[in-house]
Amino acid sequence: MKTRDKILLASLELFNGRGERNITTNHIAAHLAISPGNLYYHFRNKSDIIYEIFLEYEKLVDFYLDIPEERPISLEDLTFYLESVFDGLWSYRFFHRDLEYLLDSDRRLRQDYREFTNRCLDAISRIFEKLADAGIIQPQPDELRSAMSLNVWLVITNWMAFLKTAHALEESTSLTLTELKQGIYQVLTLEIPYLTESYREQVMALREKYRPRLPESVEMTGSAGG
Amino acid sequence: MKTRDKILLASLELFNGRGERNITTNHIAAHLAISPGNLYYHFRNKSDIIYEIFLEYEKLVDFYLDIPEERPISLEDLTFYLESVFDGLWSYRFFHRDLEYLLDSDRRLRQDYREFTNRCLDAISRIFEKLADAGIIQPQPDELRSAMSLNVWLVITNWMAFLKTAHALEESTSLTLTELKQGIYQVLTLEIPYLTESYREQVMALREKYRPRLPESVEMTGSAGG
DNA sequence: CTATTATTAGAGTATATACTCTAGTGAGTC
DNA sequence: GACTCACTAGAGTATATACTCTAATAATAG
Repeated sequence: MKTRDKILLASLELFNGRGERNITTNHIAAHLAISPGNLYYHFRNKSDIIYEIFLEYEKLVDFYLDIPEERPISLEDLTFYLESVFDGLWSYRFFHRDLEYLLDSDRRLRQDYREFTNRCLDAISRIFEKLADAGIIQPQPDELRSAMSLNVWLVITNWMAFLKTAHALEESTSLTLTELKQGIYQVLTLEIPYLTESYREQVMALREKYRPRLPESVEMTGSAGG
Repeated sequence: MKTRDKILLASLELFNGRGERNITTNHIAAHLAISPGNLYYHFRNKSDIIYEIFLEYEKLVDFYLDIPEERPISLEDLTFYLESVFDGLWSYRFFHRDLEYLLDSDRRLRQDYREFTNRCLDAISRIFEKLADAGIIQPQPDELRSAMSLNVWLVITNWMAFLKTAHALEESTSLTLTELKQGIYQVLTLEIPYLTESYREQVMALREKYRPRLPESVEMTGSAGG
């Protein structure tokens, strides 16, 4: 593998593991056992590394969220969309963590991310539309559909932060992909009231699959013995 | 005003304005025209400053979210809760921005914040319960109510980040409290399907008040002509 | 006044951070 | 062998960051 690609891969790994803020270019170089100079031969600066990683992320999500225009969508499609989006979120999880700082430091990234967000919101909205076409949910007026799409987006993008901050586990215990996907449970919760009678049971069963196994994950001051 | 309080106030102001990550203790001291040594006489380190600011924030929100046990709650109460929570979020808006890093750097803060989150979730859940008691929304089974409360929390705490990142405006144009409160529109969107017939119109009218005035705020690549 | 305590200034420090500069190496080409 | 060119090493640098130290000043108590 080319050094350039190794740098991108190692950066992503380190960023995901310890947060972009805690990882310096020297860390990345040391992790790969290359010199800082070598790293800076391949990338002008840290921002450029992050930007390229974002482009990968963007490409991945855009690929997943390519909603077919002709054919109707099914419950399987919905499952695929949700699973894929959370997979993407997991693979590039450092990104949303320091999002505001990253966007403040890089104009290109800021602009691209804004467009990316809007594409995602459109995709979510189209999914709602097609779910209604397929008779899975009741059709909604445009305005409600956009507001709901936005709520879905907020839940999806904030789910990981919630887990990491409100989680009962200590910092050492890292998150698992399974826990992350409990976000799907939350997203499906948003759709419950709009389900049609004919699909209600199926969707509720799907949702049940993602239900948090250990309720203690959001446990409070609760009994220590638990 | 005592130097100690001035430090807390200036820190909050600077953190809110430019992000905790971009503000050093030296910045804070310079802003107040005091010496770094003076600052460190009053606070052991930067974390301690942040921790004390969090305690204020916590106190404020706990005060607002003190749900009365005896009397039923009204729509006015709901409005008050929403307005207050977003006011709090606004006043301490730096906090959620760098949340993960802050919690990673300070165990006390991590623990306290976790409990704080759980108290908030409980409060939201109790509000739902009492809204149902008051006949404003339909009663929900416990499990659905917790999942919905969590969604409300996710929307509330992520709303600001969304505005700052997806906003069409440039970085220089700062957020206004009015824009922030459009988050109330999003929260009320979550409740729409559960409204009772007798209150539907009133709540929809309330929601309308917070509707984003300029739809361009979430505008996409849309027609340049506007 | 004297002694004590709270507060402040301001220079200083160890470390980190993002990044630069010079000097190469090794594979291929003519 | 001379030359190019992608790639790499490693020491070095300017600046920033969080924080410390010493000494001085203001406030207060006896």
